[in-house]
Amino acid sequence: MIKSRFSLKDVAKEAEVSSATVSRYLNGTLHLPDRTSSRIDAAVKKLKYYPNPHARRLSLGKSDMIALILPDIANPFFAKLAASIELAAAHYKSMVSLHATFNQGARELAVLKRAAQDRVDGVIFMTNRLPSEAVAEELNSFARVVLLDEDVPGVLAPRLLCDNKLGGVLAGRHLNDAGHQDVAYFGGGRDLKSTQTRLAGLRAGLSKAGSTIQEPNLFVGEHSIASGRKLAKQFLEQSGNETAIFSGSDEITIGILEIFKECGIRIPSDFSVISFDNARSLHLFSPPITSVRQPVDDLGARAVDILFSDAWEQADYRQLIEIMPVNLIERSSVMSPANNKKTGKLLSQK
Amino acid sequence: MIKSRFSLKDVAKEAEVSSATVSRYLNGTLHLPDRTSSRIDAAVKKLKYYPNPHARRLSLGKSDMIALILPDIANPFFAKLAASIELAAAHYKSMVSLHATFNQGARELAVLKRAAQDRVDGVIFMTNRLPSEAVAEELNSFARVVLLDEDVPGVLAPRLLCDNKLGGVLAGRHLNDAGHQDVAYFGGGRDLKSTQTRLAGLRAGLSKAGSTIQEPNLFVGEHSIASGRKLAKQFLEQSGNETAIFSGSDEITIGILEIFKECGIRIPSDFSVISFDNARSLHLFSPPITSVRQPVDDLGARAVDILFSDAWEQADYRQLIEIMPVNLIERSSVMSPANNKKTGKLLSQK
DNA sequence: TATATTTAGTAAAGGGTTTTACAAAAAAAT
DNA sequence: ATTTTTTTGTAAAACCCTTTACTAAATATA
Repeated sequence: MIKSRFSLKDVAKEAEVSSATVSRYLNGTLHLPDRTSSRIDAAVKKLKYYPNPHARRLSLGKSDMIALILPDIANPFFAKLAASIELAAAHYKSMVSLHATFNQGARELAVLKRAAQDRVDGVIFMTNRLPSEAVAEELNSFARVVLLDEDVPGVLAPRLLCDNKLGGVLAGRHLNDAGHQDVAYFGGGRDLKSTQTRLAGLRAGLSKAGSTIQEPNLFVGEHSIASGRKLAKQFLEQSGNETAIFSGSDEITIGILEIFKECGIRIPSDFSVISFDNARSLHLFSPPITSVRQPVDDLGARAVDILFSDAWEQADYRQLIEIMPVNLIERSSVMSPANNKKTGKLLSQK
Repeated sequence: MIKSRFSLKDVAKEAEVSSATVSRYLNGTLHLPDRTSSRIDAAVKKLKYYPNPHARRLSLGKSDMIALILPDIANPFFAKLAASIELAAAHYKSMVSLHATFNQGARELAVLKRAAQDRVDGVIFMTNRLPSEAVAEELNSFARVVLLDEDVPGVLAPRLLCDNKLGGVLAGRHLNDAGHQDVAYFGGGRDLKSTQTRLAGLRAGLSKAGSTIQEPNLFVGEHSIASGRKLAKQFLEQSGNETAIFSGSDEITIGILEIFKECGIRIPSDFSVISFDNARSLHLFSPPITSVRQPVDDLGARAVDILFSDAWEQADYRQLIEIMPVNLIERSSVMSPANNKKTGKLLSQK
């Protein structure tokens, strides 16, 4: 059942050459006349030889593997990213090992330590929270890291982000066009760069030239359904004059939708909603949810390209910041607040 | 920046013992008096020593890694499974490498070959299609494999499946209770064991004691949104007397929903629909989709337990078949066909 | 005191590859 | 015919850990 494995030595013996010769020939660093190479080819075929990867990695000091570190693979946004990353990595003949951190600092650290010990060829790091100093430090100890989708301050590594500013602008403008002035932002961590940038974008998008607008009211938790629910409850209790919500992720949006549904609050008639990510099947939701779309496929593929780039020699490569465009997908969760019916309902439910 | 690595030898020198001593002490196979062990501890700490995993794996002939092979990690069902698998594997201090096959036989084979060469400690294999002989053969070459969620004939390995029969029965009964007699089954591959079993269940669930029922009309493609769309189009063109659809996966369901939406066909008033998996946020769909739920978390965790079980010594362990229960989550996509309004619509759209 | 047992520790083999530095044989150049 | 160059290879070290089989010293037993 289990294949008995042959080693280089066996092939060498079979082909009547030294094992160094076989190794070098197979790796293309030694040119041989046909009569010799064909003997080796035959031996390889006969013995079904392939190099022992552990020995190979020990000798070479590399692992043909990259570590993919993310908060939760069950989150569709990260799952999609993982899909494109794995596909791209396969092109580089690299495997990818999966590590979910569940947004816990301790896990982030543990997983990074493990990856370092495993001598992975590189790591793609994603987080949903502001990582601790220790995490940043650990990240700095790798030869190659790319920070994907969320910035981590204090790390000297290339960053690949989506255009959060633009995302905010797009959402803000769309909301403003529909007549909204007072919008709530539901985000995942006040200290996250993405949150701040989107918020800045939102402000810009909301304000018509010259006019000042109502500062968006912030509700921050984390990018999870549970947090979205909590935030939605908070929001309903505080009940300002907001007529629309800009949600920082599909996960939060789900939470909002669940609570609103439970409370009988309707979208978009009570509140307009715009989501961020577009990783879920929002087009089939009730109502279909307008969303800023992140280009997950491009993001994943590009992250891998950056990781395997030759440019790492260059001193400033670690300073690289790439921003990928987002776009707004209009569906049916935004309408003019003129038709807003929430006041009565909200009051009645309090 | 990059840590200079210390080896066992360095620690040994520092602690003034032999490297064998350090190795054995660290691995707990050698008891030492305090004066010695404390020297070693100190040296380890001072040099920040940890074993080189490549050397370790070479020596031990194992990899601390399992290969997770699945059709597509972007599919939420598999993503959830992957999440629970990764979590469970972490308990065994095992990493998991991710391999998407995109349901292509060639990829399945290539990925398995790669895993074999990588000498992984085990593989968890999932597929959406009937794999070729070659795949089955390759699977048989591993010391440890578990077949998850879908059977692969001809493989001698433990299987962990959900109760497809029960799933069919639950759906059939629910549909029948609502008054449906004539239902279409949208499945992913006629030759898949899961398809056949669910179908058998559906028949059983549909038929009241003694009475014979209309044989379900089959629409088979694969478990993907694209296929769901195609099947839905086919279904609309053939337009039998079916009043309900039992869909074999959320992916197919999405396809159906998209097409129906595009064609203005309404659920459940035109057709009732039951999905399978419940991996997506069907509760927020329009309408919320009734679905058979697979216990993904349990499935994933249990698969890992099976993989790391001690029972592999036992001759018959590879015959193991475990079935996990499913349950029906009732939402709003099923109603009595009495209220069915489709005929006119369907005709008008033809 | 002499022998048996336990404690404390080590040498060396094995796991399998890559790579550097070098050598012998053959071919080409002078 | 000799020297130079090219071709065709090889020996050996390095990568680093684990484990088996064994020894020397200390302690216990008779």
